[in-house]
Amino acid sequence: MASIDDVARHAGVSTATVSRVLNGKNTVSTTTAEKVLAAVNALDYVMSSSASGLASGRTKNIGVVVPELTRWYFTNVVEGIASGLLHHGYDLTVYSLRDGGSARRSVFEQSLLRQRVDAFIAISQELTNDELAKLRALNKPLVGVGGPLPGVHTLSIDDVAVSTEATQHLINLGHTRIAHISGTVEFEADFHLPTNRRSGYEAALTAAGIPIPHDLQAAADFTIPGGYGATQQLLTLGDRRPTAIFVSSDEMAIGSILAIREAGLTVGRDVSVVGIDNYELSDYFGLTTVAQYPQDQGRQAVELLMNVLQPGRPVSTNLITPLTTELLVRSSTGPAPSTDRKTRT
Amino acid sequence: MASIDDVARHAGVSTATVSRVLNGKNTVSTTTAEKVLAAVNALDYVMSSSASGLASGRTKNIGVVVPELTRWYFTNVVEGIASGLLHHGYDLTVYSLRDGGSARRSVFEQSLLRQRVDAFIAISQELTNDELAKLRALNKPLVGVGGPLPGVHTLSIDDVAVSTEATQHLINLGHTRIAHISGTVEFEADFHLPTNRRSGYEAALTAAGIPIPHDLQAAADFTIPGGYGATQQLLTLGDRRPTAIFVSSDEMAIGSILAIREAGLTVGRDVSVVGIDNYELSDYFGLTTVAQYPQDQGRQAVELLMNVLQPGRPVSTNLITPLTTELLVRSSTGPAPSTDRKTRT
DNA sequence: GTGAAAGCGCTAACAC
DNA sequence: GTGTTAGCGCTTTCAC
Repeated sequence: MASIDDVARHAGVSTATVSRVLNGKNTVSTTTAEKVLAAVNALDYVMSSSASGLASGRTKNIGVVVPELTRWYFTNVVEGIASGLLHHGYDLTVYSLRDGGSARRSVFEQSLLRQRVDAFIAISQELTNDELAKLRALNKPLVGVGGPLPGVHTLSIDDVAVSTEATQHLINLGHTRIAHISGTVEFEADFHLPTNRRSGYEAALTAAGIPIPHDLQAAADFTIPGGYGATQQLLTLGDRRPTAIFVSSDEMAIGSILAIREAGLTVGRDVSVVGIDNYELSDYFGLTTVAQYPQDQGRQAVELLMNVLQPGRPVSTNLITPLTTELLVRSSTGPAPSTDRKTRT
Repeated sequence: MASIDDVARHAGVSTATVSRVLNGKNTVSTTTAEKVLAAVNALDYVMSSSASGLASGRTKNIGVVVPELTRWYFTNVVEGIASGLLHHGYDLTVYSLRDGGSARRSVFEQSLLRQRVDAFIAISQELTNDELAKLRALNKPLVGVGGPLPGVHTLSIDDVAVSTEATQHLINLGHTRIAHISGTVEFEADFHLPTNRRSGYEAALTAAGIPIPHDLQAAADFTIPGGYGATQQLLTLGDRRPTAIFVSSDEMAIGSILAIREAGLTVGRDVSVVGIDNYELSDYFGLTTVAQYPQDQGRQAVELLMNVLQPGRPVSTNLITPLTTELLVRSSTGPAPSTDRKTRT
């Protein structure tokens, strides 16, 4: 493993010059730089991140704190981050909190403090004041993805607006008996996502003068089986069943579709379904949804960090960056059945 | 950010002693060790990984090279690795090859060489000889998960045996017209997984004296929609359609189930389906499958590495560690329809 | 059982 | 535009 001294010797320059070339300082003459680069190639030299990190205080490594790695949203954000960082020559160290309590403590009290990274990205993770304080004490840039962290620059979709849009789509199609499947309370920890999405739903109904149907509310755990079960409940209402359902996530919405099919009804005709996400299977199931783009969100988070990390780049001052979403209308939503539905059933 | 000197001063000892305590060298008296630990707590000291890494050559960080982060198998292996490493006080740096060509090159020629990690885990990744040589040149331990790498200790299920078991299950139920949906050729790069699983299928048929039905072969891309499409093809055969399908992965098998349902047939009665994996939705769909346990595989890979990394731990000598699998019989498989099926249809 | 001191391989003043 | 040199914060001989 060649060291910077080997390169310097091989190129006939000082180590300082080698360092300057490798760090892109443009105070080196083109000819010298070429000699250095030639030596670097000849020796297959790659600098030691430990040595560089110790001397400069910069590790060229970013830490990502994520609730778990196996859900669609999280993995896609992480994949986007990985892709973004690679472009900037940064590495990615992942801290999964999946194991819960003691693991979480060991991450916040040990791992994160090892000065292994230059900055952090926290994904969909409501942090305790104590944890936030620990992160801040490190005095390293921190950006959030997926929900607002107090005092932290965050990328987030507007959950309320997105839910209003989805519900409004159903209202526009003439639906009035619109059910809602939200997340169960344990997901409140993720930035009150269930509550925010319910608020958007209620706002749309209220604005349209439609009373909120309290008999048409259900909740599940953001999985396909969960959405399936919740929908089965809603379908037991017989004639009083909804003609449309706004579901808080696409995975649950796919569960709804499966339940509706199984009940012998036609999705998009007897019962319309709209979700949020544009999950990987949503297109396949013809699910109308408000799409969000987690991989782009990850890439954007990286750009945000690079702006902070690389002096000279513009730093935006507002703490919340709204993210792109888009209503994708597919076959799972259609006009409300005509009022003679009861007799047809 | 307290340094080791601060701790040493606070405890009234030398930095060498602090280092010894923190690294678990048992050449320090209990009383001194306690003083040191007290100082560490008082100052909230956590050592700098760069400094420690530079001085010792050990980073307490493991690199994972993964084809992408968004597929069930990969994310679960990575989650298992993360969990295992956390227990050992190691961090996890992820290198996703998802972006393809140039990204892959930059990973192998730059990122991996930065001496940021003590060892590597390569997941389901057939490496070129060049890449393998680069990794070996680093002289760092390397273990593979998901397929055999030449000369590398690898954790792998026996794809042939597992496929034979799945097919045998169908044969035992009396099926003889058994179709196979395999992976398309582009997945051959993952250790010839399509070929191996097909071999197991053919071996089971041959052993049972059943000729291989060449009209009942299809291939797809390991996704639900892919399996759905392949199955639709198989069902166009009318009376000559299969009574059972062995599908190379659960995701595709779920696509099969959806296609069979949509054709108005009953899964497990008209057509049986068996897959491989025990994907997160397999239970929900009642899919019979040969389960594998990617999170455990990740944890096992970590233990293997720790044995190599921490001298004194036993190092196993055989290069391939077979992994646990288990046939889970659910409702998607049932006895072959009686031969009057044609008339019933 | 403990301390002194020489690095580990870089970076960043500071000189020239 | 380039070289000299003093650290960065640890680990690890080598003494004692």
